Amino acid sequence: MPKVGMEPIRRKALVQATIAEIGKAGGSLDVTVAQIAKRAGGVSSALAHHYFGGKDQIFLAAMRHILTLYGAQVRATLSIAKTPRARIEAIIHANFEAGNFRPPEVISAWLNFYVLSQSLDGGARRLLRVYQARLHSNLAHDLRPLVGGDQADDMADKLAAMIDGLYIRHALRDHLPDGKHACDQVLDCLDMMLGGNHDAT
Amino acid sequence: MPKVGMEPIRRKALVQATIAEIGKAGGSLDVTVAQIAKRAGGVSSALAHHYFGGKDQIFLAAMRHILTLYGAQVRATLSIAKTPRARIEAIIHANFEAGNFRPPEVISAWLNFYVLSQSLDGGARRLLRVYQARLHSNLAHDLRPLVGGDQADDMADKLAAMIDGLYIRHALRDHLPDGKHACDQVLDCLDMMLGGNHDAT
Amino acid sequence: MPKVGMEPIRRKALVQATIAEIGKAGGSLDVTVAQIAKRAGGVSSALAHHYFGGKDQIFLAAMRHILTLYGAQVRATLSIAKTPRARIEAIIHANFEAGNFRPPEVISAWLNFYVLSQSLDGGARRLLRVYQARLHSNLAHDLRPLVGGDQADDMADKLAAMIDGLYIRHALRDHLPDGKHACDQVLDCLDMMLGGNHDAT
Amino acid sequence: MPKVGMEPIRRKALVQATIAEIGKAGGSLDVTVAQIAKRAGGVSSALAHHYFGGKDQIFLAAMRHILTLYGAQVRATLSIAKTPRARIEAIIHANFEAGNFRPPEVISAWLNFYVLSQSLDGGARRLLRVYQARLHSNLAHDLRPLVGGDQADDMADKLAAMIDGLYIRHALRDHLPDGKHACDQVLDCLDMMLGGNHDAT
DNA sequence: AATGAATGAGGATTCATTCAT
DNA sequence: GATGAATGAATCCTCATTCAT
Repeated sequence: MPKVGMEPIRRKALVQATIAEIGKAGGSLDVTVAQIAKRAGGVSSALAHHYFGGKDQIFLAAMRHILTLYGAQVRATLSIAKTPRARIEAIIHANFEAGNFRPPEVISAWLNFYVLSQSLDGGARRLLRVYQARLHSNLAHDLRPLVGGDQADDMADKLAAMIDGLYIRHALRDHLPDGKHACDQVLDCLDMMLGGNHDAT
Repeated sequence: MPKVGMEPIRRKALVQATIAEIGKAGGSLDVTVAQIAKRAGGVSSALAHHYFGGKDQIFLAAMRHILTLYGAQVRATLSIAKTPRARIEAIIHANFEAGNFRPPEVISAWLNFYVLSQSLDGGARRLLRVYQARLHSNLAHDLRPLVGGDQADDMADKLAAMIDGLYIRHALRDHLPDGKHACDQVLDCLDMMLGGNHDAT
Repeated sequence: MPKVGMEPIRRKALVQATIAEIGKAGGSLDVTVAQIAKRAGGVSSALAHHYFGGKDQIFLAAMRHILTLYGAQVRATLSIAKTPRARIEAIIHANFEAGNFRPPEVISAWLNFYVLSQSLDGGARRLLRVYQARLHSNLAHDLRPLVGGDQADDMADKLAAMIDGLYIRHALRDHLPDGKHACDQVLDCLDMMLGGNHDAT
Repeated sequence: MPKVGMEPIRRKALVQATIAEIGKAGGSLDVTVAQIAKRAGGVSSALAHHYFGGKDQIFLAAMRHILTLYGAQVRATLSIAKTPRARIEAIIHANFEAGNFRPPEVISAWLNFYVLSQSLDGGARRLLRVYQARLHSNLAHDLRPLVGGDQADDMADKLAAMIDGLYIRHALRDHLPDGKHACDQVLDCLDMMLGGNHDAT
């Protein structure tokens, strides 16, 4: 059994274990490094510290991981869409129906990172900003051809807010979140906005 | 010299101290009972336990308090409004501009309760549901005369989601949240919904 | 059994336990808070933290305590001496024969504080300086009438150095330190200095 | 590509790194093997263990190294001096002005070894004794022709103590130690002793 | 009514040390 | 010859919580 090149493997396992463990804890960040380490192949908690430097960094890495998945999901969906309208729909879909972004653990973890970003110093907050900015700019970019630059920003704000709002409400529910329905709600709104805007359309 | 009838006073002080301390902690629930007790007039942490039974209960009480304020705020605003439309606007306003519901501490605290409701056992979650249900039913009730029962529910969902989404985004910002702007965004949406609806009607 | 007013008692016990435990550890500061707490009446280590705030503070307090004893010892001896010469002798005696300042534990602890003052931030170092300054100024003050201000400082330096040197060498020995002998050595030197000086005068 | 004959090189590097690292740590022995290894050319901490067997041994080796340097210094200076008096001066000089024995790191390290010799088992203590004995016998040897065997021992004691005392005081100062001044102080004392003794001289 | 005293349990973190390669 | 991987044990420290007064 080879004993070299374990680092990336361990890192990955630890990040995944972090997310899983948070999910198992009902979404709370009240998770010990020991728990995480145990789930990550039963390694020692010292190893987790060795690789990440501290609990905060572990959380940060997990957050970054989720955001990476999210980004990939969005990009993948976008690559298929051709028209601006299709692209907007794709973005919305990515938020609610994305494969890897969907599992309950991920939702819980995400939600907590979202809030805890306030206490986790610096890094976490910055990460959140990136997410928010990306969502907004993605939406605005494809709204512009449809409604013009004037309204694109504003509409993007609204849609983004609604997405976050729905996402969070989902996380708080007991029953499995219904991504499809959430999606439809946002799309409804989008239609309304476009409809109201383009009287002629 | 211990006075009689101190209990309600202490309780109030402790609840308020809890909210304040959470705010001071940047919105995090990482607040010790000792800190809370100290801020609540410098009482002993033992007293806090004596009155509430435990830290969770203290948090719960604080949450309940915020929700009570919120409810009062909504009711007050509603009592003035006369038309359904005015009532809907009042509800939206209550969420973003309400006097006691607004201070940053409260926002932070609220946001955390919102998320942490998952870990705080039972009670907290139930409380959140009440809030969500109330917001929804308030909106739906006054939307019904405008758009009919079919759509009222759905629109209430959307508006509520947007409110939550905006609220949370506010809490994550550095600069002081701009309640007015948030309000306008929701109202915009409302108009759009009503406009789009009326056309069709 | 009264349960109030324990703080000063516990503090004292903890400080003494610290010194004792360091002595038991062969003079090393490799002593855990738990060990200290156990020896201090078997209290919990948490209590030690509660009262002192941290391990460093505990050490600092112990150091301060030793220095206080030392100061008291010097003062007591000085109060009896009448002539400058007698006072100088008293100071020297205080360093080597002082009752409370003598026990091996104290020597060990002192020696370690002496050295560790470099790492213990700020406070410890300051404390050491106070000790050194006091020893020097005590000596210089009483040398002045005998040899004049010009030489008093210089002689005080030398005597102080010799005292420290002897003290440290004592601490490193296995057999019980011979305070009397050390004393005599310094006094010898003093005589030499005074003798040599007088000749020249 | 691992080279042969690296062992002595690595050992030297590790010993030097130990001394340097202790100096950097403000003289404290709170230095990790990892730090030492990194400074010693970035080798792995495992290598340090491989060569020395343990942290204590590393420290011991560093101590031994310093003592070796010290011994060489003394011998070198002694080889030039011709008269007993010159030889005594040479010994004193070697303690305060010796090239390799002087750098602040070495002073710090030395002082710590000096004290910590108590906890480092056996070996360290023995090493210290060797140093003390050597200093004493060196001095005594050359004092004998000057003052006779009776007093030589006693005077050597005093001078050695003063040397140690000054040395330690130097190590505790912030500003760079003034070796010249220390030297002069001891020489002053020596003169006094010789003068007082040899009235006829 | 209120508190000081005290604790136990647990968690993050650090490190020397070992081992297979 | 040298190292990355991994760990176990220890230590500091924090806190909610309890209890006698």
